[in-house]
Amino acid sequence: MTRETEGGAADVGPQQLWLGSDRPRRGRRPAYSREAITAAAVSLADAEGLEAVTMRAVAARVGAGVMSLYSYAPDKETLLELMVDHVSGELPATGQATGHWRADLKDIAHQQRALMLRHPWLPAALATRRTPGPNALAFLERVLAVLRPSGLDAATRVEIFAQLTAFVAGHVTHETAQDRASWSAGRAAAEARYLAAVAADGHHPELAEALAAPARRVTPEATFGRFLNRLIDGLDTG
Amino acid sequence: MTRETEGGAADVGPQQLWLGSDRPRRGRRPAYSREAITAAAVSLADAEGLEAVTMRAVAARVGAGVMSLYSYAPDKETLLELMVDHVSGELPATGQATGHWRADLKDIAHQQRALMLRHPWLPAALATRRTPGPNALAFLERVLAVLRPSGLDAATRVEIFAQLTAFVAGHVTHETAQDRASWSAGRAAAEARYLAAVAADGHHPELAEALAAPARRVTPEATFGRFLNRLIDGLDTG
DNA sequence: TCTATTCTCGTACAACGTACTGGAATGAAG
DNA sequence: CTTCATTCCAGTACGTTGTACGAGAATAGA
Repeated sequence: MTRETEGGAADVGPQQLWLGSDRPRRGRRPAYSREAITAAAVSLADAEGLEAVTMRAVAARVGAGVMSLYSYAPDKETLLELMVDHVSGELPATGQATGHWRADLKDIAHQQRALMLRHPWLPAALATRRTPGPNALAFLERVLAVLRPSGLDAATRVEIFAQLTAFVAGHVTHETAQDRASWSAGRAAAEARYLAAVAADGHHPELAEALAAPARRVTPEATFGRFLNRLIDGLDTG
Repeated sequence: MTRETEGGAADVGPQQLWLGSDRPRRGRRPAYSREAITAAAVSLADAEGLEAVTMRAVAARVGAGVMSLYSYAPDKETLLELMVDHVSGELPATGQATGHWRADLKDIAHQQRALMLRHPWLPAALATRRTPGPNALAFLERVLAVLRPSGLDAATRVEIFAQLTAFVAGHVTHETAQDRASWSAGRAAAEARYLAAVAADGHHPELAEALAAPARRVTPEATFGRFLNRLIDGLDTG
């Protein structure tokens, strides 16, 4: 058999992907790079949303043929994982562990939120993510270190990290959804009318009260901070 | 103009969808129903996952032509919303508010988790959901009532509901992902090897410790309960 | 019976992910 | 330099998706 069933990275498993294999000694030299392709996909998602990230669009942005991408990532889902780990690299890998683990953890959550606001597609992409890449692992390492003074066992610390990430992702999803609702004002108005109609039916007194309450004048940061405090100050060492 | 640009429900906004309009006095009688189509989509998702829910597959299950579905839902995303509200109807709409709001809230979270385990596609579907339907609103109403003794203002109670739902969804996603990993054992083993390799590189001492710790012998329910306690007992009235 | 209305659904199309494959580039071997 | 295995590039093509279009069937008021 003169030919393998595929070339490049297409045959590696989802984890071998991260264990970089060295360049082969023979054969044509790669014209692009996984890094460049990933960066193009990220900037595309930043600019036009996750649904704009198609193999064709990414290839066009890189200046490559569509099928060339498959030499660098075996499929689109893998490209998404690469994107996630790419932006995870923006998270500070080393930070001061002050010893006040609750405060440190809040800091970390704020960094995660900032990252997700910078890349609004990230929460959605995280939902289907499988294996953490090196940048995500470096960040995890830091979070585990920050949590060490808590006295919690290692497994629990990992779970807390996962839950914190999910929490932040959920919150940011909500935040950005509300933003989107306000610039497509027609939709928002229709939704408000619908909710008002439901509230007026007499069967939803609690909802009616919530809608009647004056909108609070707080920044999104403050709201996030309040929920974060509730979550983290509830974390118990027992 | 003898013809509107569309027929049936296709012209209603995403909220008018829920405000049922009565049957027109003229014209052909509908052969199916939104209810039946939604139920078919739900059972399909239950059996084969959310990605198996294609318009063609749903139509086949209903016994209708593909395009007939568009008389009952303007597009696929709307069908997803209908599915979400459909299963939301399985949540008990009336429950005993014991006055112990923390305990009641934990009960509610357990009910949500049970629902999501019964419909594993639900967390993913919730992520893109826009407007709550009548069943979701009835449930919200109940949660708000349960939270009344907490003294929190209405807006905060709504936010807590949203966060709790996101928390449960995140947790269940994790739970079912681990299940899936265990029946595609090859993947799981490869991932374990990858993580072990990373842990062995010396730069991830915390991760190494987490992996070295013996796997805890606890039920998923117990783990969920622990996290839930942390989250809810941290909720403060201040 | 006519006609306006409403629903059904076959056909068709654009966009997607990606399998296939032949050709171009490269480095080692002779 | 030539030869050749190896590796990568990318055009073409296929199957699947959501859904626009529009002709025909059913229904009810005139």
